[in-house]
Amino acid sequence: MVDRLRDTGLSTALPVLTTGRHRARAERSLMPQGRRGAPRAVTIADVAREAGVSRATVSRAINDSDLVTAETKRTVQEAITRTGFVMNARGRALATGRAETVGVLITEPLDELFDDPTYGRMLRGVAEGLLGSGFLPVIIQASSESERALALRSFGRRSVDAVIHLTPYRGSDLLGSLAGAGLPVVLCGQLVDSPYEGIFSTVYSDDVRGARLAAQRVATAGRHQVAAVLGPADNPATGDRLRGYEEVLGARLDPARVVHTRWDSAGGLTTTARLLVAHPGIDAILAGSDRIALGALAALQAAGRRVPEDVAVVGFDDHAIAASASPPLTTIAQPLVEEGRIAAQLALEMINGADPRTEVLDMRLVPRLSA
Amino acid sequence: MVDRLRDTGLSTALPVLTTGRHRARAERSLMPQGRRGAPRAVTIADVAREAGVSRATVSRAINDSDLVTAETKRTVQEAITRTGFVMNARGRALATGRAETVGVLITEPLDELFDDPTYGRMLRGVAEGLLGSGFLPVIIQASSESERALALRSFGRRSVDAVIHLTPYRGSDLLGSLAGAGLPVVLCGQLVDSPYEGIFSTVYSDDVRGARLAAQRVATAGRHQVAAVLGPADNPATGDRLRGYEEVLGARLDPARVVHTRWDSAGGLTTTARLLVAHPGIDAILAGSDRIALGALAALQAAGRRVPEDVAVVGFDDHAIAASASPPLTTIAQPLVEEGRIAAQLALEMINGADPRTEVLDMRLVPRLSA
DNA sequence: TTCCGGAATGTAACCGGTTTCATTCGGGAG
DNA sequence: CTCCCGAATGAAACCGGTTACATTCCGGAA
Repeated sequence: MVDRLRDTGLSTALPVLTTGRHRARAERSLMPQGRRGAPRAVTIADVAREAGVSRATVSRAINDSDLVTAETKRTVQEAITRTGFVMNARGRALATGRAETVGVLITEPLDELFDDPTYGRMLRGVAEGLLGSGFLPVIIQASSESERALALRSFGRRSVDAVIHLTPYRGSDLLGSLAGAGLPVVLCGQLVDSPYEGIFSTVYSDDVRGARLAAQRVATAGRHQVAAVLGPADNPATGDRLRGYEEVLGARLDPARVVHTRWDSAGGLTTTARLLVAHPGIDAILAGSDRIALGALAALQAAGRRVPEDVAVVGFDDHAIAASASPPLTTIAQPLVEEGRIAAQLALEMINGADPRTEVLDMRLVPRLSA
Repeated sequence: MVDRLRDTGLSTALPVLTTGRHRARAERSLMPQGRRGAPRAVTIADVAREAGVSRATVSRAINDSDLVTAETKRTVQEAITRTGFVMNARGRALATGRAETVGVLITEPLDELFDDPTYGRMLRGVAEGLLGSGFLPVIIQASSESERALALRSFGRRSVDAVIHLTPYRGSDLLGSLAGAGLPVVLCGQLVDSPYEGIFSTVYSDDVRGARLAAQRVATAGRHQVAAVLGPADNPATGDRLRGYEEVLGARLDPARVVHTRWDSAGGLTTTARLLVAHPGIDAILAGSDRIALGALAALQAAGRRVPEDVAVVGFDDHAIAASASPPLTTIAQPLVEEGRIAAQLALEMINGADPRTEVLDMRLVPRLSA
């Protein structure tokens, strides 16, 4: 146990020098400044002494209580600037029972989503949303089972005041544990219907409405033989998107032209190629993701179809690759930063005692050249 | 030692919820009584009572001190399980002077780097690196001046035990303030030479060596009229990369064929187009970023040059767009996750009293089809 | 047997704030 | 001139841990 010097203590003091705490106390009562070298942290006691009032009054003055005269507040304020006092967050947290942090729970499955900017953007939103509040976001990554247990323990400890869960899986068992943890929880990025209504706050972008936007784009362009190259069928977003397509297109989207594949561009390529053979008349493709769309573009090019003249293509996600595809990909953007920001807001609300509520955001059509 | 501490809690058990209990006085021996019916957290006092020992002994048992009998430890352990005790991080933090958090400082300029996965990956690395340690990463975003002041105050408060600064700007005034904050600081992603040697730990990927890899790729392919389309001249990475190119290529890289432009693909396109007019004989282009490279590809295609037959192109960064460019872009990858992981490691080292040190990582050539 | 020393545990003083409750003080009502 | 009341402040008890110092209890040496 090579536990080095504590940051606040008399850092350079050897055991020999510290003959009992009386010495330390005597020293402390003399000057707010520590000894040579590492200065001791300034506490409200120092400020109180400097201002000639009690610790309680200093605390009240700092928290702007109306029990304190404006006069006294000024005196305290001056003492604070003179001593260079900075509040110790730990002491405050202990006394108030608040940690002044919000946990951001990420249970990324570590798969190929690796360089997906999704989490980064959401995180940025959360950070922004928390900015003025005094609460700080702490990242809690829980990919494996053991990490998950660790995270839950951390919540049990109340080391965070609320949890924002980024893109939870529907029906995850984690949700049950979270519900039992007894602290505010916000689900961000996915609608989790199920039995958690009224327990969690939720913010998500409406995949159905986003899909409608995509469908409307090709519908108003007069396309009649539309195909959908979706992601895996077991993914909840896939179902929502398909529903949106169907609502708008009706008969124009023949179920025979609805296929599923992996999220990546290789999946998009082979599946689209096969689809083109089976249904040569296709004049529009709604892709389940931008990467699938990219594969579709390649398949179309290989098949000699021009985009968008012969076939329109709409992606999903507004991935970084969409803007630089050729032709640049028309796609549907999810307001990730906004989601994060609102998640933060919901978390703060719940910390202050508000009831959970759900916020639904609109996706946005990003028109480029492919449709 | 930290590991041992973590093992003391309940693995996956949630804190006992004592909601809805009526106030019976007798139960007090086992369950702590909350005021006003709200369930009170279980503290070591409760465990001590349950185990029939003092709070001090419980604390020592939890921390696996060798002052406690194995027998007693077992008793305490049982009491912990029975009561469902979970350590309160705040009390511990106050007593030990540690917050058990590491601040991750991001001073992103909010510009077009917006959907850059860089920060996300680094963050993931940091989170991974901190995972077993019991320390949690807290995000501290400081884009504006006021946010910056806020962040510094937060550091002054010692609400974090160390700071990891992601991709700091060289010569930023923030660095000075950080140096004065008197807590461990790790700079991650950029080499900041200057006067901070021996004060900060640093981890970065060597741009010069990465550039050498790119240059070697085209050199061994027998290219003799190499051009460099770099990013803005005032960017420190630009200088490093150019240096690496020059070291390897010497006369093959005529200074007349070295140009600067913006980081984006539009910049790459126009600049490359102009370059091709002035120097038609160019047979290789080293781009300062993948997006610049993408623009270069477009310019080459417009000029009727084949890639890689006529002109080889090497990018930089291994951005998401690189793999899906046509042809797929050969590029240089920076080990972002690894950087984050090592930054976390360095931070932990310094928290435990180690001296600052610098770790240099190697970039990696990602061979694809463009060169 | 007595004394000494070390091991195991208990006691209480911290850490740095907040908050309850008591106390002081000034002033208007009686 | 008292008395009472509310406003401003101080004293002290927390919050939930850690740890220096005191105490107890034990076996072995003198």
